Amino acid sequence: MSEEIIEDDLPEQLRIRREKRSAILARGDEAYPVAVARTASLKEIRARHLGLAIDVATGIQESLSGRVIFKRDTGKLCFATLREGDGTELQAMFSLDKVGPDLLNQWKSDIDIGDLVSVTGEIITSKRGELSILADSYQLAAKSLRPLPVEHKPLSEETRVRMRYVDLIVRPEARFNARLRPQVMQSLRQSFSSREFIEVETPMLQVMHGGATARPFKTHSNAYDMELFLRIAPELFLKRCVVGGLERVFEINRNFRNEGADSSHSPEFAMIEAYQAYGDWDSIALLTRNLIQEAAFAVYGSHVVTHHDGRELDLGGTWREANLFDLISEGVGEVVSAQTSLDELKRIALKLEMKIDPKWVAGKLAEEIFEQVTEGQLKDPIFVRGYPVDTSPLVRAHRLTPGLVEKWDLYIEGFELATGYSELIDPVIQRDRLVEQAALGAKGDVEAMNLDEDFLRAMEFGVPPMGGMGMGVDRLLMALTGLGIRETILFPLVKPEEQ
RNA sequence: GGGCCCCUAGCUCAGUCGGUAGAGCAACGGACUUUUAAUCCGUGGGUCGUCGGUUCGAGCCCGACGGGGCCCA
Repeated sequence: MSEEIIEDDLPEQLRIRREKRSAILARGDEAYPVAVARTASLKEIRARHLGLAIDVATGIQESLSGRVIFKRDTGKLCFATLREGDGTELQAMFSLDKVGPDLLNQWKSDIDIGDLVSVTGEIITSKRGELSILADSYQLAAKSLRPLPVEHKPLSEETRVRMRYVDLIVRPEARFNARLRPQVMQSLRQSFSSREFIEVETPMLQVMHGGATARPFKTHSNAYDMELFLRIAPELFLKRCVVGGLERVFEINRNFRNEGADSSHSPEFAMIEAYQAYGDWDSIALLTRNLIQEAAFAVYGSHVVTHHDGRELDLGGTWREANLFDLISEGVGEVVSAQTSLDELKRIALKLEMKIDPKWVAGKLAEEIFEQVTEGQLKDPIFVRGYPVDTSPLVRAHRLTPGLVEKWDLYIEGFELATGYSELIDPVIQRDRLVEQAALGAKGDVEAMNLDEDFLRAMEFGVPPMGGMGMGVDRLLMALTGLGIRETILFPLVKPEEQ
């Protein structure tokens, strides 16, 4: 019988809990029952008895369940704190005259911190005024075989990420963050829906990746015996939707990029993309601001968001707009434009002691200079507008300024949160741009885009003028909370532990 | 890719000069009918990330590897 075998090389505390489980089963009780009595949640009980005076017996019987997170055993009156999933806590009391000596002793010896229990009894307040359930009986709902970490010392970063389930039990902020994300998602969908955008789901497994410049993850289909890619962006499929008459579409889903991971990059990340027929970069910028402001309001009830360290960030009102090349010129102290030559830009970059990749074209170098001198200083929300054409193959030319495209990047707290375009809709120009990209790919640029013939065929049927945007959901949560990306994702990728 | 730091009990961490392992909480035994990280008395718990080297002797020094973090690019 496997139940009788208790590995004696286990750490002491794990071994003792397994022995307790065996003892419970051996005397015919259940350690993992199929159901336990539960008449209300702890939250409901707290709400119903708000403001109850000290030392009151209500006469109301309830059965309540929760995880034991503190245990204070005394001789004839024991206290325990129960916690349920959202963090609501309630005290349970076990007195000798109510439960009798056998059950009291059993409570003391069987139940450990971390166990899930159901307690049946009367709702009272203690002599200190603590709302409590005074037990007549209790039942184990699930025996915990592992001790919880200390409540009052912060878990190490690594343990939080590797054992998020424990993190959620012990750390209020983890619970807050876990619930923040669905609130934001709901708000985003509500914002789109109220503007008559419809949500679509486009392929994540793709025959050909596209829509962004990034290295993809590759996989293999046995059924088709062909190489497939995890998508790096949904853009080209959403544009196909617009061709077909889904004039306002959005998708919120995962993208995958086979690149470095750090405090603001995860190999898989949630992304919003939206396309609005008969809109442009201005209409889509307004949409983006509304999405973010409405999400902030949904979470905090205000456009001023409070970060986890107490700092406040005001996302209200309209946001600053500035031209990319004006910001660069300001930053380097001389006039830089889309016409500035690659050699000139190199001279500036060298003055800034930047390392220059010889593969960079002028536009790319200009953007790198911007990142070097300006990006980190853009604390308040700002739309940076007008990007070089040679780094933006899916964007239409700027209607006024040659060499630029109608693309903006939204910066908040110094990092890029979203990007938006007046989309390129001329299929002939689009083909030229993708042919250029394919040539870069042939020369070994692993991030270059492919020549997607089906996408071009779709465009050739006629795409309405449109604006489009993309925004990282994880980054939106970072902007709303000030947290690192691994705190906004419940289960970020971590390398396996050694056995 | 380069540099720096960390890995010790279930958890969070100390560990001096290289001399054979410590604390708090948690656990175990006992006392306690109003506790709030209960308190008091007592006890146990360690492959010091892994492998190798130096040494009479390594948690500590050296090297490699694994895992994690920070900074730079």
